[in-house]
Amino acid sequence: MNESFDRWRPIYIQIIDEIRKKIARRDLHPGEKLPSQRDLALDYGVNPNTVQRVYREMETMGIVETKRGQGTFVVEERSLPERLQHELAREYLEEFMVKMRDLGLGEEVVRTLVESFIGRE
Amino acid sequence: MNESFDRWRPIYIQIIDEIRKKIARRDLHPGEKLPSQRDLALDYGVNPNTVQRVYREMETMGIVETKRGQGTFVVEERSLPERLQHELAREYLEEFMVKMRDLGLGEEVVRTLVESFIGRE
Amino acid sequence: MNESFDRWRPIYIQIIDEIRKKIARRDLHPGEKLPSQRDLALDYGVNPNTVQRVYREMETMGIVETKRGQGTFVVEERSLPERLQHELAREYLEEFMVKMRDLGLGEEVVRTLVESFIGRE
Amino acid sequence: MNESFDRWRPIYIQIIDEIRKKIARRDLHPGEKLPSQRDLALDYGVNPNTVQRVYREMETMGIVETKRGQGTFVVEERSLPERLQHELAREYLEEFMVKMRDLGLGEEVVRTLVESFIGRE
DNA sequence: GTGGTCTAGACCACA
DNA sequence: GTGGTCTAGACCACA
Repeated sequence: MNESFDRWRPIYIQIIDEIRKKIARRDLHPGEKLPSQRDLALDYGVNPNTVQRVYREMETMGIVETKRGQGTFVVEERSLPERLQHELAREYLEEFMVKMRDLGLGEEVVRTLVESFIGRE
Repeated sequence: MNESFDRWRPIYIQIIDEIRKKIARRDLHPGEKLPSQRDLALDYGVNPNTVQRVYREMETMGIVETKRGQGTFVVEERSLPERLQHELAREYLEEFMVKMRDLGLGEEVVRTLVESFIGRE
Repeated sequence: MNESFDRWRPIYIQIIDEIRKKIARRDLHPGEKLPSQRDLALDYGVNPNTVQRVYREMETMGIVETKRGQGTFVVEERSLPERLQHELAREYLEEFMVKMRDLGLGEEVVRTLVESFIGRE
Repeated sequence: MNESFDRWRPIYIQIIDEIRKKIARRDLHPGEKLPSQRDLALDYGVNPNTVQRVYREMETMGIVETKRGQGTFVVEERSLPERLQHELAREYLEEFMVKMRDLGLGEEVVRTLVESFIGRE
């Protein structure tokens, strides 16, 4: 689980995205307990305060809930994995489109490229 | 020009990509002189050896050529910008498709998403 | 400005309430700049991190906005003071009613007491 | 029974209020024996001297009486619970009205808020 | 054991 | 100068 992190994106954001991805991929389920703050901090080699920030932000995002003295859990919401899958897909798509535009490529070109990529396989 | 770099991708690769992008975007033209190794090292806040490696690799890739005593130049090749534009687009597209697949999304879904994204604007 | 704080309510919550009160009382206006994190920390005799948490939470609450490198400002929203005045009044009322209920006093008694209090003056 | 206390109100006052509340709520009755000074000190995690002061002040207030060698007792006065209930209610009401006034809210507004709160339930 | 709060302080990015 | 991130670590509350 121990990866290196980018420099330019805050570590806590990157950890949040890791967890969002796990839920979207159904590797982590609604209602499931997340590691304690201390454990996750050890896993990722970061300070427990950083993990606390991760969990707190995710609470605000409605992804996890914290039960005092018991731990932090993925919220009990059946549609959460699908929701996150959509959100992340959207984000990746947006990033991709921005990069293509930065390269000076218009939407028609992008569409064609995507079509040819899919058709090829 | 001073950006932060990832940790996991070698810095010299990242600098190469920056330069490839500049050419693809027509911010840098075939035949144009690149900054001296020393200057570019200062720009990016890296070791001059790193820049030397950047220029050497790009020479191998047929993107630049070094003229002893004069400096490093983008090769005189009219089609270079378009070529790099295509290569980079291809790379971005692969990255994107990998991420979507990792999310468990098939090609049909991706096609639909791209269509709706383009249609929307 | 330096007061002592309760023990049982987190300091950051108490500072937030102080600021909310100032806005509700029109001592602080929409668009006005708040002290820097460091300054407010000195004013209240707390750690700058605590003030940062205050400002971050208030950002989530839609009360302030932070402009990087410039500082933290009360949001530009004409109706904010009135909104906060209502929210705080609601909170005080709720607290009061809970205390009265805890004392075993029903709503009719409370109504009578309030009436007599107001009538008296 | 172990609660945290404010900082700005003397602890002995807070303990007195706790006991007054218990009598007002009929959790403690006229004639009933209070815990020994030592026991109450342990309950609240305070110094026995503090409890002694609590009992002494409450004696002055006519709420308890100390019988040498036997301990401290709530006074034998049928109307005491009702009396304390009224006194405390009065105190809470004043506090509440002060807070509302501080918020810039007049008595008419307070009346309306109270009415709507009661009506709602 | 688990999260919550808070301090102290380093270092960085934006302007 | 101002906020943003992160670490290290103390101490507390809830269960």
